[in-house]
Amino acid sequence: MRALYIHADSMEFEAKEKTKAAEEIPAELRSGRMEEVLVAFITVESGDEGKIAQVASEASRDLLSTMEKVGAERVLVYPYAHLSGDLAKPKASVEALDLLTEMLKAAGAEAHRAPFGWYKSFDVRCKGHPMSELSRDFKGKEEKRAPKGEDSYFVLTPEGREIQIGDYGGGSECMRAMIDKEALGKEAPAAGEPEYLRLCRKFGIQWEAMSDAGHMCLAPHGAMMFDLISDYATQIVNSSGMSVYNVKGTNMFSLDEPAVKEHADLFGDRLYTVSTGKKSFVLRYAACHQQFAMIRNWNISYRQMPFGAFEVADSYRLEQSGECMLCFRSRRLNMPDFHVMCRTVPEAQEYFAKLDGDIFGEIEKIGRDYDMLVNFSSRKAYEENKALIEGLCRLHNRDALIHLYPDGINYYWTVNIEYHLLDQMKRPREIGTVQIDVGNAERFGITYADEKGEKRHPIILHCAVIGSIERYMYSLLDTAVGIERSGSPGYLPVWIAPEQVRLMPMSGEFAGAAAEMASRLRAEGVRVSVDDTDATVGKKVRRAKQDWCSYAAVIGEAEVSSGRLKVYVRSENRDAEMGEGELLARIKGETAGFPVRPMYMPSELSRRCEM
RNA sequence: GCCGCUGUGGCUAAGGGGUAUAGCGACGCCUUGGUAAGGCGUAGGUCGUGGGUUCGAUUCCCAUCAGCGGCUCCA
Repeated sequence: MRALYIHADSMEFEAKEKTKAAEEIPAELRSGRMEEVLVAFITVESGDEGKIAQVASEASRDLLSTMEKVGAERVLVYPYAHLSGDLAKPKASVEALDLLTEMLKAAGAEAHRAPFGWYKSFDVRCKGHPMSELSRDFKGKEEKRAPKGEDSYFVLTPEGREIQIGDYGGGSECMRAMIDKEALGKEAPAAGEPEYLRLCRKFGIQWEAMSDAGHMCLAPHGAMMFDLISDYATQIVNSSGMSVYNVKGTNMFSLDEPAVKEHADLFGDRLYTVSTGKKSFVLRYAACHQQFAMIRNWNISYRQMPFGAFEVADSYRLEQSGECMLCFRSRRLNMPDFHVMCRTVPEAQEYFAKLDGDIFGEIEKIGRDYDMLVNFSSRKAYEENKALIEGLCRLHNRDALIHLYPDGINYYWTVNIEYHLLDQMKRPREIGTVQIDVGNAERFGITYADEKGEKRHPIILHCAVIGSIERYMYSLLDTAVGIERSGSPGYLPVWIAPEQVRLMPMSGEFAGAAAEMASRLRAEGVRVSVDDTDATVGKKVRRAKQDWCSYAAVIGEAEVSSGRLKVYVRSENRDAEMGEGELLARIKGETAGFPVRPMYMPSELSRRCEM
């Protein structure tokens, strides 16, 4: 069902001529005029036929709330066949429109309905305020959450106290913002374009206009950052000390598979689907499908557990186009998805806590901090896991915002933590996450043999230690914006800086010396570029600074003869004198333990295209 | 998805009913330089796209696409 709402000062209509679908109506109802009215032009579509009650109910709820928002005194349900090319049969349409009108009346609204199936003339005077024209598309979905109870929020302290939101006065700035956003449903509006977008442009991170909305493309610097983060995410889980199986999956799964279909139904309307004409596929929204589909065929003994499976999975979610946000919410994202198969709930809790430590450790490495939003799928899940979360609160010495979902819904998870950081726009952003899954092992048929040789379903942990690759990148760029705001030049950690060293030969005479130094450093895994253009020294320095090179040094007579360099150190915004060996040692120190990749574009500036 | 704002050479922008301007960048010549822009010159645009109004539209109107902001959504 499609609808167009117009909040009107006045609306006047007259039925002129019958169409073949016209309903019989008494003459006095063929025309009408009303004022201060919300006119709802409505098209009933063929897809609505099997679920007229749901659609009408959804529409009536929305109409009532819109009436209240705009302050309309009455509502006119106006049959209007022109909002869709796929109309329901007239009988079903009339039924839906009548039902909708009755529902509105039953809720106490003054509701009217215009004749169906007539050519009507009308004269509507739209108020013209921002909410005066709205369009809607009602799908008549089943309510996902049975209205059995309400979501509830409170704060859990390290001492195990539960504090109601209204009584809670403490907490970090992030915690306050998170409470406002999650529990109270209000968010401070941020003005203007966020600054990290400027950095995205600098590093060649942008939307691909020739694709669907929400698809990113990465020029060489951005591509290199992406690959380094992906390497890093892989390295983290593989050096965790756990047994890890690295896999590579495909990104589409058939909806004919009951497990896939069931899982997809839970995911809801953000499914991204592909049809080949014969079959429908769902694009995976995380690595779950692939890893579960693989592991269900593995012959697993309790002796080998726990173990994890890992993939940086390209994942697809049909986000609302207006909701897409570069590096934060995209329709295609890359999830370093880690699933740990545990024997029991206590074991799952133990590893949950371990992953929590890894998650906090990683955000601290980039100089940031998290606050926790902990979701529980039921009161029972809360009781079972409260001690676990309380322990984490103590460990991190901070409160957690608790969200209890209403009881009675069969979620696959029992508890999950969303780790939020407060970005430069003062908005909480979820980056890392971990959850306990008690449902999917059974759904996908994953079993292990316990001590008695009996088949059991494992408890599965889901975890993104650094969040999606894109969101980790967001965290880095947001952190750089924070550095800029403190008055220093923004910079990236050296391990991920696209250009770690820029050498600037004074003139052609020193090009050879610079090239040799560059190749020595490069052999050590350092990304070095050489500004071998014929620009002046001042210009080269300016360019090196604009390019956010971590280190930059002019190579001229003095350097060649003394072997000492005057190196501009971006992170300190000053020049430091050092030899080539000291520069190398310094970079080695700063990048120790992080992945290494060579530059993704020509090192010599004279060979580079402008991008 | 909805509402609003924006859309001018590769980039950043100015302008405005009579087919357009600057800076950067590119290219060429000169300059061979010491830590954030050396000098001179050349090329490059059917003003997002499609319609409409007009003698004439890049400018006004409508539609459409894209970007940003807000809303909604975020199993």
